[in-house]
Amino acid sequence: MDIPSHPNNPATIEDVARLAGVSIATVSRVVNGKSPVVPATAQRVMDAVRELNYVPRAAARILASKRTNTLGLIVPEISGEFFAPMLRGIEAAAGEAGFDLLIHTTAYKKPEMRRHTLGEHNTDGLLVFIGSVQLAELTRLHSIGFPVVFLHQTAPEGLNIPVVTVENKKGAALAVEHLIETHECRRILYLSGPEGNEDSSWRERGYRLALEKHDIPFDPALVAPGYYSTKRAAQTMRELLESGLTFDGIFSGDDMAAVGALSALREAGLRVPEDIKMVGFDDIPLARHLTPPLTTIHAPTEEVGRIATDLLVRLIRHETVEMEILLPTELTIRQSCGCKIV
Amino acid sequence: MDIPSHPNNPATIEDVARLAGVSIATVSRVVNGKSPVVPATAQRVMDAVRELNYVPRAAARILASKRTNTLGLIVPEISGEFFAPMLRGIEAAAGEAGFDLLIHTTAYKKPEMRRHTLGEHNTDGLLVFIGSVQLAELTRLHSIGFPVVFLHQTAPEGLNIPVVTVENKKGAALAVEHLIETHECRRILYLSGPEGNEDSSWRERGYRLALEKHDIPFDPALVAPGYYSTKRAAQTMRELLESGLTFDGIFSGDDMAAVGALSALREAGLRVPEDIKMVGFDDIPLARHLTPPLTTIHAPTEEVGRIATDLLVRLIRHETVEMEILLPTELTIRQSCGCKIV
DNA sequence: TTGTACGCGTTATCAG
DNA sequence: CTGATAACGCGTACAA
Repeated sequence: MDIPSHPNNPATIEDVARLAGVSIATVSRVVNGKSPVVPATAQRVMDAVRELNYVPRAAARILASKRTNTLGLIVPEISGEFFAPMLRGIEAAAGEAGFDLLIHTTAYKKPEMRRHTLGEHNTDGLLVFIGSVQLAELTRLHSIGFPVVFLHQTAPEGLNIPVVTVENKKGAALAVEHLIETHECRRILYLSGPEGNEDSSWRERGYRLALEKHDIPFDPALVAPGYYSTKRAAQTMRELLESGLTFDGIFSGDDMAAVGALSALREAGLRVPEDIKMVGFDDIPLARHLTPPLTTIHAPTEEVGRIATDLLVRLIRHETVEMEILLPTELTIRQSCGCKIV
Repeated sequence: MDIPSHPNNPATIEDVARLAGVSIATVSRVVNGKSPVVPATAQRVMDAVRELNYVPRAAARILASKRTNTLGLIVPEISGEFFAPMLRGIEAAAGEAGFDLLIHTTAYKKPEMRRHTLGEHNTDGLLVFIGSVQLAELTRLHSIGFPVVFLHQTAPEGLNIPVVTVENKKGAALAVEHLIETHECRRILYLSGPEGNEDSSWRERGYRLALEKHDIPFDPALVAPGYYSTKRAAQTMRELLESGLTFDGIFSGDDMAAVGALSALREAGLRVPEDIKMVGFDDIPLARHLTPPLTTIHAPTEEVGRIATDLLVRLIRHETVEMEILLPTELTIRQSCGCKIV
């Protein structure tokens, strides 16, 4: 009896117009702050809005304006530690630009459910993380001029889609060189990412480059799959250890795999860094809290998200954008490599 | 010249109707599979759909049907390790029920940006994680009969909103009793969650209950804030250690804080479990990979997400639902408590 | 500066 | 089983 709320009939623009004694066009104007309105009437409208608790129906807005004001994000899965910072960057940038975010993860869904859930009918543009959208769908989107930006993946042949990623090769080389130069490692294991993962193949090139530079022959036996997964990397390490393979250093393709490797090494009674030196990649928030604290290549993951989002927004606004942005990586020394922290 | 795609004019229901030689009503029927249509004409429609690459505009659908087919999820932040499993459960359940998911995180946004982004105008129901929505907004939603389900938080006084959570108190008691009975701890530190966090206060009750049961007096000095944050828990531990407080066991309110505590303890030269025994809560995927592997209370986090989503969907369909679901927790013994693993 | 009227693409209702 | 046609709520030329 106190608050004039209309339980099952949310106020519409017409209700507001009536209460304020103006036309719906005027209401629309003050709500969207577009064309000028006399302050006095604007105030009346705002009062009416407040009193009726009016919130514009998003659907009607989209239908009328042909814009969704929503960005789509497609990722394989929200892989805990790595993804959180990136999402933070994306959300922040999207919010600041006035866009909502529709997130779609492909890994949890059956293949037949993955089609068409995000596209031109419900978003103004798409952020696509490495390996999560079919080529056919991408080609279609591209052919209708739909804005797309890639995260950590360069565009397929023929599609000129902007990409934002990090200096994978350089970072990897940095990591491996540190192991070689400072800690005198000679047999360095590389824990790769999933099959065909682009980040991983760049990181492997960096690994090989560093080897070459120091005249260490490349040994294929020293490349093993870590899958960017703690669990699977641990499994791989167990098998490797059992096989009798010898190595004095590990460059893990990402920090999550490093966690698994650390775990398997400990189980086997091997000490890091005394027996085996290790360097990771990404610098997830957890890295500094591992035992030992993980020396790793810092990647500006939050920045990647933020910048990619900015790019997408500019694409949507028909501004010109860079086609490729490479963010710098750098070596962050902690203890797993054998360096002493004072 | 080969594929009949209309670059900038996505096909509408009318285009399909025209090509198939039927009315738009029939197209709608076929697309939505509602009322029966003669197989022959249905086939013609489907062919037309495929040929024109027709996808119904979500906005138009929502506007006409008054249903969004979207679930809203509001969380403070996507806190890496803990949240990933819950999200997996939510996404799976939402997908199976045919709903999209709109995710909104409050922690990354300025307070004034947090209002009204998710509500009755763009979702059919809301999943609200502990402490992320203002009471006023909740009251409003409740007053208009909008479906809401709480995750890890009971409803405020007067709002009968269903809640799904885990056996916090029982789990906490289990953890502390293990420390007391099996490992003879007498001075057990409790690392609490954020101020006012409901999970945390239940866990503290479990902690106290276990103490009481074994005639150990409660010492307020042994309750310190871990904030459910690795970083902040580490900071707290450093301060505690410096202050000279003594304790022989730690019950960490959640595993993320346990990671931080472990880290600070190591820095200080203290060994776990030799010098200090530790038990966590949640059993995040990482727990088994810590050094030492973390003994913790397993909480079925993915199940919580799944069940809460089911509940919400049933609420939306006007079915009756349980008002409170408590999922069981259990002690998962690894090594941080001092147990020897064979 | 403000109001009128139309269009956005679907769903739902009601005849046929 | 199928076809007209009226909502759905808002943005926006265009007119006043």
